[in-house]
Amino acid sequence: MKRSTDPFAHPLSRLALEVFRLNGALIAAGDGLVAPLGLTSARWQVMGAVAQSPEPLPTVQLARNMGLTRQSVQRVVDDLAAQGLVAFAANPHHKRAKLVQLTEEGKDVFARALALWTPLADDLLASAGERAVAEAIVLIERLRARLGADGNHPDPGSTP
Amino acid sequence: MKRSTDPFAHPLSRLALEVFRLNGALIAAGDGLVAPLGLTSARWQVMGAVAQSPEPLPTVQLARNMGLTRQSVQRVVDDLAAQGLVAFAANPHHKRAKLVQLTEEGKDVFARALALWTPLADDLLASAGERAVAEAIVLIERLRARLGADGNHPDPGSTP
DNA sequence: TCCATATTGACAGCTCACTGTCATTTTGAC
DNA sequence: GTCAAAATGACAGTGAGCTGTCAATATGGA
Repeated sequence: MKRSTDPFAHPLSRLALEVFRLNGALIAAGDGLVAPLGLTSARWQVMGAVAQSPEPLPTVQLARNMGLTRQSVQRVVDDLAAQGLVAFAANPHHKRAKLVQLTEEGKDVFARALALWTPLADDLLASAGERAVAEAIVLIERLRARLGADGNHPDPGSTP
Repeated sequence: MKRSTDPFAHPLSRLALEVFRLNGALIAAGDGLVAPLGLTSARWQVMGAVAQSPEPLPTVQLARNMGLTRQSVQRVVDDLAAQGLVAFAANPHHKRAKLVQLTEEGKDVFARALALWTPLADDLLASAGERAVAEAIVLIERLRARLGADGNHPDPGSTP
Protein backbone atom coordinates (compact mmCIF):
# COMPACT_ATOMS: atom_id res chain seq x y z
CA MET A 1 0.00 0.00 0.00
CA LYS A 2 2.01 2.95 -1.21
CA ARG A 3 0.93 6.30 0.13
CA SER A 4 3.85 8.53 -0.56
CA THR A 5 1.54 11.55 -0.80
CA ASP A 6 -1.55 11.22 1.33
CA PRO A 7 -3.24 14.60 1.33
CA PHE A 8 -5.91 13.30 3.66
CA ALA A 9 -3.48 12.80 6.49
CA HIS A 10 -3.87 16.45 7.47
CA PRO A 11 -6.24 16.80 10.45
CA LEU A 12 -8.03 19.68 8.79
CA SER A 13 -8.64 17.60 5.68
CA ARG A 14 -10.13 14.86 7.77
CA LEU A 15 -12.21 17.33 9.74
CA ALA A 16 -13.49 18.92 6.53
CA LEU A 17 -14.48 15.54 5.13
CA GLU A 18 -16.31 14.68 8.35
CA VAL A 19 -18.10 18.02 8.29
CA PHE A 20 -19.24 17.39 4.72
CA ARG A 21 -20.55 13.99 5.69
CA LEU A 22 -22.27 15.15 8.86
CA ASN A 23 -23.85 17.98 6.90
CA GLY A 24 -25.29 15.46 4.48
CA ALA A 25 -26.40 13.14 7.25
CA LEU A 26 -28.14 15.97 9.13
CA ILE A 27 -29.98 17.13 6.04
CA ALA A 28 -31.01 13.58 5.19
CA ALA A 29 -32.20 12.93 8.75
CA GLY A 30 -34.07 16.24 8.83
CA ASP A 31 -35.70 15.55 5.49
CA GLY A 32 -36.90 12.19 6.69
CA LEU A 33 -38.10 13.64 9.96
CA VAL A 34 -40.31 16.39 8.58
CA ALA A 35 -41.30 14.83 5.26
CA PRO A 36 -44.60 13.59 6.79
CA LEU A 37 -45.42 17.25 7.49
CA GLY A 38 -44.81 18.23 3.88
CA LEU A 39 -41.56 19.96 4.80
CA THR A 40 -37.89 19.69 3.82
CA SER A 41 -34.86 20.53 5.93
CA ALA A 42 -34.44 23.86 4.14
CA ARG A 43 -38.09 24.90 4.56
CA TRP A 44 -38.05 23.82 8.18
CA GLN A 45 -34.93 25.89 8.79
CA VAL A 46 -36.45 28.97 7.23
CA MET A 47 -39.57 28.48 9.32
CA GLY A 48 -37.28 28.29 12.32
CA ALA A 49 -35.69 31.60 11.46
CA VAL A 50 -39.15 33.15 11.13
CA ALA A 51 -40.40 31.58 14.34
CA GLN A 52 -37.34 32.60 16.28
CA SER A 53 -37.84 36.30 15.64
CA PRO A 54 -40.19 38.09 18.01
CA GLU A 55 -41.51 40.14 15.08
CA PRO A 56 -41.99 39.60 11.33
CA LEU A 57 -38.86 40.17 9.25
CA PRO A 58 -38.23 40.82 5.55
CA THR A 59 -36.54 38.09 3.54
CA VAL A 60 -33.22 39.88 3.49
CA GLN A 61 -33.11 39.95 7.26
CA LEU A 62 -33.91 36.24 7.47
CA ALA A 63 -31.10 35.49 5.04
CA ARG A 64 -28.64 37.49 7.11
CA ASN A 65 -29.67 35.68 10.27
CA MET A 66 -29.20 32.33 8.56
CA GLY A 67 -25.94 33.16 6.84
CA LEU A 68 -27.39 32.51 3.38
CA THR A 69 -28.04 34.67 0.35
CA ARG A 70 -31.33 36.49 0.07
CA GLN A 71 -32.07 34.75 -3.25
CA SER A 72 -31.91 31.28 -1.72
CA VAL A 73 -34.10 32.23 1.18
CA GLN A 74 -36.53 34.10 -1.05
CA ARG A 75 -37.18 31.00 -3.12
CA VAL A 76 -37.89 28.89 -0.06
CA VAL A 77 -40.08 31.60 1.45
CA ASP A 78 -42.09 31.69 -1.77
CA ASP A 79 -42.52 27.93 -1.57
CA LEU A 80 -43.67 28.19 2.02
CA ALA A 81 -46.10 30.93 1.09
CA ALA A 82 -47.49 28.74 -1.70
CA GLN A 83 -48.01 26.04 0.95
CA GLY A 84 -49.82 28.49 3.17
CA LEU A 85 -47.29 28.11 5.98
CA VAL A 86 -46.09 31.70 5.92
CA ALA A 87 -47.77 34.91 4.80
CA PHE A 88 -46.58 38.38 3.89
CA ALA A 89 -47.52 41.44 5.89
CA ALA A 90 -47.13 44.99 4.70
CA ASN A 91 -43.98 46.72 5.88
CA PRO A 92 -44.70 50.23 7.13
CA HIS A 93 -41.10 51.21 6.49
CA HIS A 94 -40.62 49.71 3.05
CA LYS A 95 -43.17 49.18 0.31
CA ARG A 96 -41.44 46.28 -1.48
CA ALA A 97 -39.82 44.46 1.43
CA LYS A 98 -42.84 42.66 2.79
CA LEU A 99 -42.62 41.06 6.22
CA VAL A 100 -42.69 37.27 6.54
CA GLN A 101 -44.66 35.65 9.34
CA LEU A 102 -46.00 32.20 10.14
CA THR A 103 -49.65 31.52 9.50
CA GLU A 104 -51.70 29.64 12.08
CA GLU A 105 -51.14 26.49 10.07
CA GLY A 106 -47.46 27.32 9.88
CA LYS A 107 -47.21 27.63 13.64
CA ASP A 108 -48.96 24.30 14.04
CA VAL A 109 -46.71 22.51 11.54
CA PHE A 110 -43.60 24.03 13.06
CA ALA A 111 -44.66 22.92 16.53
CA ARG A 112 -45.15 19.41 15.26
CA ALA A 113 -41.72 19.45 13.60
CA LEU A 114 -40.20 20.55 16.89
CA ALA A 115 -41.96 17.71 18.68
CA LEU A 116 -40.35 15.28 16.22
CA TRP A 117 -36.90 16.81 16.47
CA THR A 118 -36.56 17.19 20.22
CA PRO A 119 -36.31 13.49 21.13
CA LEU A 120 -33.72 12.92 18.41
CA ALA A 121 -31.73 15.96 19.50
CA ASP A 122 -31.82 14.80 23.11
CA ASP A 123 -30.63 11.36 22.09
CA LEU A 124 -27.76 12.77 20.04
CA LEU A 125 -26.79 15.13 22.83
CA ALA A 126 -26.74 12.34 25.37
CA SER A 127 -24.77 10.16 22.99
CA ALA A 128 -22.11 12.77 22.33
CA GLY A 129 -21.96 14.46 25.70
CA GLU A 130 -23.01 18.00 26.47
CA ARG A 131 -19.51 19.26 27.04
CA ALA A 132 -18.12 17.84 23.81
CA VAL A 133 -20.99 19.38 21.87
CA ALA A 134 -20.42 22.77 23.47
CA GLU A 135 -16.71 22.60 22.68
CA ALA A 136 -17.41 21.58 19.10
CA ILE A 137 -19.70 24.58 18.66
CA VAL A 138 -16.94 26.89 19.82
CA LEU A 139 -14.41 25.21 17.55
CA ILE A 140 -16.64 25.42 14.51
CA GLU A 141 -17.43 29.06 15.14
CA ARG A 142 -13.74 29.79 15.37
CA LEU A 143 -12.93 27.95 12.16
CA ARG A 144 -15.71 29.65 10.28
CA ALA A 145 -14.67 33.06 11.53
CA ARG A 146 -11.12 32.37 10.36
CA LEU A 147 -12.33 31.04 7.02
CA GLY A 148 -15.04 33.33 5.87
CA ALA A 149 -14.44 36.56 7.80
CA ASP A 150 -18.14 37.29 8.16
CA GLY A 151 -19.60 34.13 6.72
CA ASN A 152 -21.54 35.47 3.80
CA HIS A 153 -21.13 38.16 1.23
CA PRO A 154 -24.15 40.41 1.00
CA ASP A 155 -24.55 41.81 -2.48
CA PRO A 156 -21.38 43.56 -3.38
CA GLY A 157 -21.71 46.38 -5.84
CA SER A 158 -24.51 45.51 -8.19
CA THR A 159 -25.32 47.79 -11.11
CA PRO A 160 -22.00 49.61 -11.28
CA MET B 1 -38.75 40.12 23.74
CA LYS B 2 -41.03 37.13 24.06
CA ARG B 3 -39.43 33.78 23.38
CA SER B 4 -41.76 31.33 24.97
CA THR B 5 -40.66 28.60 22.55
CA ASP B 6 -37.08 28.93 21.40
CA PRO B 7 -36.32 25.80 19.44
CA PHE B 8 -32.76 26.96 18.86
CA ALA B 9 -31.88 26.79 22.52
CA HIS B 10 -31.11 23.10 22.14
CA PRO B 11 -27.36 22.49 21.87
CA LEU B 12 -27.88 20.05 19.01
CA SER B 13 -29.87 22.65 17.09
CA ARG B 14 -27.09 25.14 17.51
CA LEU B 15 -24.49 22.57 16.55
CA ALA B 16 -26.45 21.61 13.45
CA LEU B 17 -26.71 25.24 12.38
CA GLU B 18 -22.98 25.72 12.88
CA VAL B 19 -22.24 22.59 10.88
CA PHE B 20 -24.41 23.87 8.03
CA ARG B 21 -22.58 27.17 8.07
CA LEU B 22 -19.11 25.66 8.29
CA ASN B 23 -20.00 23.31 5.45
CA GLY B 24 -20.91 26.30 3.32
CA ALA B 25 -17.82 28.23 4.35
CA LEU B 26 -15.53 25.29 3.60
CA ILE B 27 -17.04 24.79 0.16
CA ALA B 28 -16.82 28.49 -0.60
CA ALA B 29 -13.21 28.67 0.57
CA GLY B 30 -12.33 25.56 -1.42
CA ASP B 31 -14.00 26.89 -4.53
CA GLY B 32 -12.04 30.12 -4.26
CA LEU B 33 -8.83 28.25 -3.61
CA VAL B 34 -8.88 25.94 -6.62
CA ALA B 35 -10.83 28.09 -9.06
CA PRO B 36 -7.56 29.30 -10.66
CA LEU B 37 -6.84 25.66 -11.50
CA GLY B 38 -10.20 25.24 -13.21
CA LEU B 39 -11.51 23.16 -10.33
CA THR B 40 -14.40 23.30 -7.89
CA SER B 41 -14.57 21.88 -4.39
CA ALA B 42 -16.54 18.87 -5.58
CA ARG B 43 -14.17 18.07 -8.43
CA TRP B 44 -11.20 18.52 -6.17
CA GLN B 45 -12.71 16.14 -3.65
CA VAL B 46 -13.36 13.49 -6.25
CA MET B 47 -9.81 13.87 -7.50
CA GLY B 48 -8.72 13.39 -3.90
CA ALA B 49 -10.65 10.14 -3.65
CA VAL B 50 -9.03 8.94 -6.87
CA ALA B 51 -5.57 10.04 -5.78
CA GLN B 52 -5.91 8.46 -2.37
CA SER B 53 -6.47 4.99 -3.72
CA PRO B 54 -3.35 3.00 -4.57
CA GLU B 55 -5.13 1.59 -7.62
CA PRO B 56 -7.82 2.78 -10.06
CA LEU B 57 -11.39 2.34 -8.83
CA PRO B 58 -14.76 2.26 -10.56
CA THR B 59 -17.12 5.18 -9.89
CA VAL B 60 -19.29 3.17 -7.55
CA GLN B 61 -16.32 2.46 -5.31
CA LEU B 62 -15.33 6.12 -5.24
CA ALA B 63 -18.87 7.06 -4.25
CA ARG B 64 -18.84 4.57 -1.41
CA ASN B 65 -15.54 5.87 -0.13
CA MET B 66 -16.87 9.41 -0.19
CA GLY B 67 -20.26 8.64 1.33
CA LEU B 68 -22.12 9.96 -1.72
CA THR B 69 -24.36 8.40 -4.32
CA ARG B 70 -22.83 6.94 -7.44
CA GLN B 71 -24.88 9.26 -9.63
CA SER B 72 -23.45 12.41 -8.07
CA VAL B 73 -19.90 11.16 -8.34
CA GLN B 74 -20.46 9.88 -11.87
CA ARG B 75 -21.46 13.32 -13.05
CA VAL B 76 -18.38 14.95 -11.55
CA VAL B 77 -16.14 12.19 -12.90
CA ASP B 78 -17.56 12.79 -16.38
CA ASP B 79 -16.80 16.50 -15.99
CA LEU B 80 -13.23 15.71 -14.93
CA ALA B 81 -12.83 13.34 -17.87
CA ALA B 82 -14.05 16.07 -20.22
CA GLN B 83 -11.38 18.31 -18.70
CA GLY B 84 -8.75 15.67 -19.28
CA LEU B 85 -7.93 15.38 -15.58
CA VAL B 86 -9.02 11.76 -15.23
CA ALA B 87 -9.23 8.93 -17.73
CA PHE B 88 -10.97 5.59 -17.82
CA ALA B 89 -9.12 2.32 -17.94
CA ALA B 90 -10.63 -1.00 -18.88
CA ASN B 91 -11.69 -3.12 -15.94
CA PRO B 92 -10.59 -6.73 -16.38
CA HIS B 93 -13.31 -7.87 -14.00
CA HIS B 94 -16.21 -5.86 -15.37
CA LYS B 95 -16.83 -4.69 -18.88
CA ARG B 96 -19.01 -1.67 -18.04
CA ALA B 97 -17.48 -0.50 -14.77
CA LYS B 98 -14.44 1.31 -16.14
CA LEU B 99 -11.67 2.28 -13.73
CA VAL B 100 -11.03 5.94 -12.99
CA GLN B 101 -7.48 7.21 -12.72
CA LEU B 102 -5.73 10.57 -12.81
CA THR B 103 -4.03 11.62 -16.02
CA GLU B 104 -0.59 13.17 -15.89
CA GLU B 105 -2.25 16.59 -16.09
CA GLY B 106 -4.65 15.51 -13.36
CA LYS B 107 -1.80 14.56 -11.07
CA ASP B 108 -0.14 17.89 -11.72
CA VAL B 109 -3.29 19.91 -11.06
CA PHE B 110 -4.03 17.94 -7.90
CA ALA B 111 -0.52 18.52 -6.61
CA ARG B 112 -0.94 22.24 -7.19
CA ALA B 113 -4.29 22.20 -5.37
CA LEU B 114 -2.63 20.48 -2.44
CA ALA B 115 0.08 23.12 -2.40
CA LEU B 116 -2.61 25.80 -2.14
CA TRP B 117 -4.57 23.99 0.55
CA THR B 118 -1.77 22.99 2.91
CA PRO B 119 -0.88 26.47 4.22
CA LEU B 120 -4.53 27.26 4.84
CA ALA B 121 -5.07 23.94 6.59
CA ASP B 122 -2.00 24.53 8.75
CA ASP B 123 -3.24 27.97 9.66
CA LEU B 124 -6.69 26.68 10.60
CA LEU B 125 -5.19 23.85 12.59
CA ALA B 126 -2.95 26.21 14.53
CA SER B 127 -5.84 28.57 15.10
CA ALA B 128 -8.14 25.89 16.46
CA GLY B 129 -5.63 23.70 18.24
CA GLU B 130 -4.70 20.15 17.29
CA ARG B 131 -6.39 18.56 20.25
CA ALA B 132 -9.70 20.36 19.73
CA VAL B 133 -9.69 19.35 16.07
CA ALA B 134 -9.01 15.73 16.93
CA GLU B 135 -11.80 15.74 19.49
CA ALA B 136 -14.20 17.34 17.04
CA ILE B 137 -13.47 14.66 14.47
CA VAL B 138 -14.34 11.97 17.00
CA LEU B 139 -17.51 13.78 18.01
CA ILE B 140 -18.67 14.21 14.44
CA GLU B 141 -17.99 10.59 13.59
CA ARG B 142 -20.03 9.54 16.59
CA LEU B 143 -22.95 11.79 15.70
CA ARG B 144 -22.97 10.63 12.12
CA ALA B 145 -22.85 7.00 13.13
CA ARG B 146 -25.80 7.58 15.44
CA LEU B 147 -27.68 9.51 12.78
CA GLY B 148 -27.23 7.62 9.59
CA ALA B 149 -26.29 4.13 10.72
CA ASP B 150 -23.97 3.60 7.78
CA GLY B 151 -23.98 7.05 6.26
CA ASN B 152 -25.38 6.38 2.83
CA HIS B 153 -27.96 4.10 1.33
CA PRO B 154 -26.62 2.22 -1.67
CA ASP B 155 -29.31 1.46 -4.21
CA PRO B 156 -32.05 -0.36 -2.43
CA GLY B 157 -34.03 -2.82 -4.46
CA SER B 158 -34.13 -1.57 -8.03
CA THR B 159 -36.11 -3.39 -10.71
CA PRO B 160 -38.53 -5.22 -8.44
C1' DT C 1 -26.82 -24.55 -18.62
C1' DC C 2 -30.20 -21.25 -17.54
C1' DC C 3 -32.52 -17.82 -15.23
C1' DA C 4 -33.29 -14.71 -11.13
C1' DT C 5 -30.75 -11.31 -8.65
C1' DA C 6 -27.36 -7.83 -7.80
C1' DT C 7 -24.36 -4.44 -9.67
C1' DT C 8 -23.18 -0.73 -12.59
C1' DG C 9 -23.68 3.07 -15.84
C1' DA C 10 -26.77 6.30 -18.17
C1' DC C 11 -30.45 9.46 -18.27
C1' DA C 12 -34.25 12.36 -16.51
C1' DG C 13 -35.98 15.27 -13.04
C1' DC C 14 -36.03 17.31 -8.33
C1' DT C 15 -34.23 20.52 -4.31
C1' DC C 16 -31.22 23.85 -2.61
C1' DA C 17 -27.35 26.43 -2.64
C1' DC C 18 -24.79 29.93 -5.53
C1' DT C 19 -23.81 34.14 -8.94
C1' DG C 20 -25.27 37.72 -12.02
C1' DT C 21 -28.44 41.06 -13.71
C1' DC C 22 -32.29 44.28 -13.76
C1' DA C 23 -36.19 47.26 -12.04
C1' DT C 24 -38.07 49.41 -8.13
C1' DT C 25 -37.87 51.61 -3.82
C1' DT C 26 -35.55 53.90 -0.02
C1' DT C 27 -31.95 56.69 1.75
C1' DG C 28 -28.76 60.28 2.04
C1' DA C 29 -25.69 63.88 0.27
C1' DC C 30 -25.94 68.12 -1.93
C1' DG D 1 -36.08 69.16 -3.92
C1' DT D 2 -33.13 66.40 -6.75
C1' DC D 3 -30.36 62.86 -7.98
C1' DA D 4 -26.74 59.21 -7.05
C1' DA D 5 -26.10 55.22 -4.14
C1' DA D 6 -27.77 51.45 -1.51
C1' DA D 7 -31.21 48.04 -0.59
C1' DT D 8 -34.64 44.83 -1.99
C1' DG D 9 -37.24 41.67 -4.86
C1' DA D 10 -37.57 39.16 -9.22
C1' DC D 11 -35.71 36.38 -12.74
C1' DA D 12 -32.31 33.54 -15.24
C1' DG D 13 -28.68 30.38 -15.14
C1' DT D 14 -25.17 27.05 -12.81
C1' DG D 15 -23.20 23.43 -9.65
C1' DA D 16 -23.92 19.69 -6.70
C1' DG D 17 -26.47 16.71 -4.18
C1' DC D 18 -30.64 13.56 -4.27
C1' DT D 19 -34.30 9.90 -6.11
C1' DG D 20 -36.19 7.03 -9.68
C1' DT D 21 -35.87 4.32 -13.71
C1' DC D 22 -33.95 1.52 -17.48
C1' DA D 23 -30.51 -1.26 -19.95
C1' DA D 24 -26.42 -3.91 -19.79
C1' DT D 25 -23.32 -6.80 -17.31
C1' DA D 26 -21.83 -10.14 -13.50
C1' DT D 27 -22.94 -13.53 -10.22
C1' DG D 28 -24.86 -17.51 -8.17
C1' DG D 29 -28.21 -21.09 -7.31
C1' DA D 30 -31.33 -24.62 -9.39
